[in-house]
Amino acid sequence: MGAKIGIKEVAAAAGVSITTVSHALNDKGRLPDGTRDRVREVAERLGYRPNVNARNLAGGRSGLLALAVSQVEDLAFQLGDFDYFASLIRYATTAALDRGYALAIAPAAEAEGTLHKISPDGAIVVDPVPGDSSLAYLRQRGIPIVTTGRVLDGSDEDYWVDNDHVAGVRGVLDHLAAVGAKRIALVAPRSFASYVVDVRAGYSGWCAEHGIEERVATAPTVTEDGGFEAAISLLDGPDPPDAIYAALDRLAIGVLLAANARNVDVPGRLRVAACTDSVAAQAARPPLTTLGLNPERIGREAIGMLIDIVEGVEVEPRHRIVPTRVIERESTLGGAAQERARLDSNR
Amino acid sequence: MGAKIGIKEVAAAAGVSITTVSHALNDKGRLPDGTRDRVREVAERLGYRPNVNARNLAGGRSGLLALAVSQVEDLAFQLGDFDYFASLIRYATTAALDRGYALAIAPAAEAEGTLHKISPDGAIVVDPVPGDSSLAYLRQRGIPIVTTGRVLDGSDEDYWVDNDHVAGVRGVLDHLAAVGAKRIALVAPRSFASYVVDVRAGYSGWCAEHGIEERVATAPTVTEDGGFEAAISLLDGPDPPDAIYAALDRLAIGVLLAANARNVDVPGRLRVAACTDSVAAQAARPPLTTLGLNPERIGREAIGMLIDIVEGVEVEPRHRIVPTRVIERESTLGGAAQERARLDSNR
DNA sequence: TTGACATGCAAAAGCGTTTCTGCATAAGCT
DNA sequence: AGCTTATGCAGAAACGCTTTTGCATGTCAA
Repeated sequence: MGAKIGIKEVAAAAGVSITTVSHALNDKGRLPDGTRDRVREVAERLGYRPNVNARNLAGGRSGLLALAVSQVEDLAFQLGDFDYFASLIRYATTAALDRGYALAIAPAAEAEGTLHKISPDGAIVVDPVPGDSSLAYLRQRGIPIVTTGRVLDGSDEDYWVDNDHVAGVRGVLDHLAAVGAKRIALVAPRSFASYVVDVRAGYSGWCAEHGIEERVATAPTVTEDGGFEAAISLLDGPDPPDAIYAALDRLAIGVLLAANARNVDVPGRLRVAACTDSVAAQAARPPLTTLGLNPERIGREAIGMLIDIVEGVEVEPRHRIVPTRVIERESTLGGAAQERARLDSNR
Repeated sequence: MGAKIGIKEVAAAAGVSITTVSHALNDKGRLPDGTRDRVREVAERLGYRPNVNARNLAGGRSGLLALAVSQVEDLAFQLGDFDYFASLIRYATTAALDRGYALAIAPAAEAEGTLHKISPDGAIVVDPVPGDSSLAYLRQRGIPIVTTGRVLDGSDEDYWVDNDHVAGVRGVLDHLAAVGAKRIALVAPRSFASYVVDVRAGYSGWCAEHGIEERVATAPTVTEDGGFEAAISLLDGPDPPDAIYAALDRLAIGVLLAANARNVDVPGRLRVAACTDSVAAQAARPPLTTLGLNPERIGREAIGMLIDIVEGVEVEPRHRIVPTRVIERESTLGGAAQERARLDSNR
């Protein structure tokens, strides 16, 4: 009973040839539905799992997918620095493995080299920036691409999945307005990743609609210090804001530090919200209200699409938008809630 | 020039058979060093990369390695919750890929199921606990195992790599003593993972040597709330400590919150240090002094050993200990350093 | 009836490695 | 000199699957 069961065993059990089994399982060849179903049932019953290596070898694929993060010169950061990416990677890895592919993470610094070395069957590019070199490389080699976040100068032919940042910003701004904020500022990095553009555009649109003056501070980096600097410039300026929305969780933590440095009470005198939930955002003092993204689903969908493309399956639609949700915490909520309460509810 | 070059091409270029190429490249068979070197050189020149799938297929392996985190019933947590694990996973993945293996992360909740499903060639078990079920499963199936952290009831035959916690605790305690702490407490989780045992033992030993009374608080969970509770019990007790060493970064953040809740100045009245450096520890207020581990090296070494075992290479020694280092930050250092200074040096 | 064509399936040829077996030739012994 | 053993290498099978090709049938129109 413990014997390895391969396609041969399934064929024998179903009383057909291995060709037929392969065809039945992969929706190829000419087979009546009866045979197809019967074979599938037998395979299922026997717990047949195709050998991934044999499959890839015969199929002429490498069985490798790559994940690269798009990079602008000076905005360098480590992939794992952000919970969002860590999560995305984790789920993408699992999703790929489930379908018999391995996911290789291309270190940002040497993305192209890695891509060349492993020659993947397909690639995910995270937060692509127009003119990104890995993107160019992949296109030139004809390697299928799915991006998470759109390529701004891309075409309708592109495959991508994206967070619904447009709706997300509005959700956060509405929340801030609802808790009484009147002078809401935005802290965002430079960069032409689509999410930054979306956030900036969403903010501008919302301000225009609500007749609120725009206050935008550009963060010089994407980590805490960048948020700190941007926030200081806002707080020290004339007519400082009573709320700040930071486009990244770590920027928001920097904002919190800046508020502390200037003795500005949060949320009393300044409300702070961030895009992307994370452990750090939850653990911050006070805990940060965030726009919760869904890296798990982004990762899964991107991998799903990519593998379909690699295997020649029709992919429709080519674009997927994943909803977000506002997670309200103390940094924007009225009274200074009790630390204990938060901790208790955390159990 | 662009043609795919396989073992056949190398054989042709070197004027030998493919058998010889395979033998030369894998240190098998009977070949004079001359031939071996010549073949290798040709392979190198041609940029030959063996096809991973063909290799695994022929070798009868799956090409998959699994990574599971050992788990005690109630100490459940998400893998990615800790920077240490995230880092470990990242580097392990890369190291595996470099040698033609894919690393599957087994979700803690369903580790056994995953292991069964993918039937890996070998497995890494992180922080094994005596009696862990994945461990039992792997042993019973005869799947090679390398653990990061030792199995307490294990044997000398076990393969493991571990952080040098014994030296690490001493380093931190020495540091705390050096900055003036007299009543140093330990906050550690329950659990029989070797690092917890090491930390507790190291602490006891150090206290005995220095004639300091032991103050140990056991954290009910491994996250912030656990640290909070443990710290509160210490701070509210008779003769509260003037320094706390927390065995995990997130526990330490809980300790910080507790100090804040009790209006105890850090580092003025209480010095706080943690094991494991992380982004959260750096971003904490005040930034935490930590014992920096080396997940990158742990991951690499573990994978290296594991693949050697899988491929039948002699592995010596079976145990590897990776050094740690104390990273001094404000939470234990004298004057309240300037936030600005920290941020500036962060650039 | 008889060819033309569709249908249902099997045989067999790969895919790129590893490894077992075997055959020369060279070297060492009596 | 003749026999055994060691050495250097090549041929070919095997790994488990996909896919191309081809062979029987059965169906339909002429």
